[in-house]
Amino acid sequence: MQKREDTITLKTLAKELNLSTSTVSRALKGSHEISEQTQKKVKALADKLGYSPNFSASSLRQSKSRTIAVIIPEIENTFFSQAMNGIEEVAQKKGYHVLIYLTNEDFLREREILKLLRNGRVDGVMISVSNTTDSFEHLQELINTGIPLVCFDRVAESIDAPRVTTDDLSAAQQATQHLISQGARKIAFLSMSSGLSISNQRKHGYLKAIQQHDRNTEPIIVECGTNDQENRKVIQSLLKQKQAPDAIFAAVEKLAINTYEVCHELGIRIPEQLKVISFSNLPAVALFNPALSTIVQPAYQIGKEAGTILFKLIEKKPLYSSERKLSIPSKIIDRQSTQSS
Amino acid sequence: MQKREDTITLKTLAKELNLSTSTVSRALKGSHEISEQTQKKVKALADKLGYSPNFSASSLRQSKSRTIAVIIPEIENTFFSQAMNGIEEVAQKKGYHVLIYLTNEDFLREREILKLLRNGRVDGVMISVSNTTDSFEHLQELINTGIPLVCFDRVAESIDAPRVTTDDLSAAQQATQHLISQGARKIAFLSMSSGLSISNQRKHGYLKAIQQHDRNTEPIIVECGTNDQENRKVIQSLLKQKQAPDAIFAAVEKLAINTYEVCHELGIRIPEQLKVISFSNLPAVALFNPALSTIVQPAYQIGKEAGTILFKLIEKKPLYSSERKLSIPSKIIDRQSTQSS
DNA sequence: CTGTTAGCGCGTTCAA
DNA sequence: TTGAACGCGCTAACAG
Repeated sequence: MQKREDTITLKTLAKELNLSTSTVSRALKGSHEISEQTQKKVKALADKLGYSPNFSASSLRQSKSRTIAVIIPEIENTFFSQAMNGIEEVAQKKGYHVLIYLTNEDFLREREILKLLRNGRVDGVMISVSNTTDSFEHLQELINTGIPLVCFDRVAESIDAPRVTTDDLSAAQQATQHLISQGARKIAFLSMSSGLSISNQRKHGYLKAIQQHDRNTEPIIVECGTNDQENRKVIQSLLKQKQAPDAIFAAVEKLAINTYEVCHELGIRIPEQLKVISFSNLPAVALFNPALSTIVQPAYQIGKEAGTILFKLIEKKPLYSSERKLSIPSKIIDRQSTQSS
Repeated sequence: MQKREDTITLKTLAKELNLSTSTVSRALKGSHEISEQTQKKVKALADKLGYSPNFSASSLRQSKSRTIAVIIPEIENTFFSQAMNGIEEVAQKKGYHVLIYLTNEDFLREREILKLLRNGRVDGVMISVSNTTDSFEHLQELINTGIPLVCFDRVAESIDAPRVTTDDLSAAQQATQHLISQGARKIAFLSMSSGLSISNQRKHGYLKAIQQHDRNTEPIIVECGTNDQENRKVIQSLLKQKQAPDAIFAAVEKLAINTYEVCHELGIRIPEQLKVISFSNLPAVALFNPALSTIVQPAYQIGKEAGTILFKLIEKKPLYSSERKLSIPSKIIDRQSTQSS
């Protein structure tokens, strides 16, 4: 296996074959205006030398990078890794490359990334905004430069970009109804406070179900944060009080886990003393003690659909009107943690 | 907010300011040969118009893309998403962009990706090979083109590239010893069969511990595959036999989950009838029924270290000899599933 | 069917 | 301190 640091360009091939670079270029992409004989010769040599066209040069020339960017808050989260999987699959099929950016829920970082992407590095962008994002100008600026943008899951309401989400409101409503149907009467909603549309949707779904069932029931909304320690404290004092709730609906997986931890610590039995349900995409919840009932979001499909829509935009194909605001339903899976006694 | 489809280049700025493009270019990167006055003017306008240098053009010119590629088998796996997180963080600090590729354990896809990357699209590559990979020429070819490569976790033994792993052998040995110390005498090892070095390392660690304890003990090695259904069948027949093992050591998380499923189904009590330990990076195993003892790999650090080494290579800095084969220890966390009765 | 020419936008000579 | 000219490697328009 010989080493070679010298790069092989069209020129190399052309010189070797006594052809012009344009002929070689055309031959390689199977242009019909080149004789089969020449095509074969060229391709054979290219193959032999392991030629592959310089990326920067060809994308400079064609103002096309065959690359998209995906911006997400975190990757250590089953929802996002499943979505990423869907996106990557679509991109792979299209022959596109995928840049990944993690904001770690930092708005400034998010804005910086979007700025970096305005220079032709990518042909399109997909984003799920951070929970500290409270202004969407950076998204608008990107759109203004002519780069297609698709939002998914955590969308920007005020921006005119296609969005793919799940039915957070109705899923939350159904989850609450499920708790009620299992006998719960005092249901607390653990909310991950933020200005995100999905947070509000989920809270509204909860409220709607509560009021639908009994106009006089006082909803219990507990705002939590990102710190596990503090969340556990909050949940602890919630469960220790005299009139403690008989059910908890966690808006995000993290809070369900905190709830379990507190219950294990305090010796509260699930579901006898407390029923629990949560949004979560973690398959392993089926092995929890007890198995956790969940609202599962179609993360993989969301990623796939969002990707498909982005490529339509990139290829300037028309969008169905349904694709401008696409919602894919979540599924409720009831397990032990919400079983009636 | 006005729309503009026209891109802003050096030329735009130059024309506007009655300067040459070279002056503008130099001014923007704070060259000392440009007067402060001019610099200010130029930067102000660039900022105002939101100029950002065309990516393809500048990387063509400098033969530098400020981009790295990360190739992994899957992302829906805590180990890889944690590693990815570490990598992204290092890259972000360095001002680099990260391309992500998922092979889905497909060797052909892996080879194809590596071929795509030989054209100057990236300045460096990190890979954790697929479990169907049995030849490493595609890695060597990449190295031959002069692109730095770092392997992590699932490394290619025969390739001369820096590698970052964990101490699979000794961790597996310790895990087995732990089972023995908890009273287990008939320990089965569930292996994810493959030609991967880490698979062998783990198996060897298991064997070493078994033989160390008692030369006459017959090891029980059960080869499993990727299909959950079949794995469960295999485990079922293993546990149903007369002389069933009293402990299971799962080489990967998936197999521990299959084991739990089977035990729940057959009513086998963990840890009383069967102790279980597994390699796994899933934090939620602490909530399993019962809490699962695990060997936790330092995924995040592996990603971070591998990234750091790759950037040294890219920047042609010298490597410490320890960095050519770096091993970061795993930690055993013992929970209920391995408690002695 | 093939070659010549030109230019994508940038950064780096060399010259003034 | 600034400008003119060149070329990175590729592709597309225009000839022949």
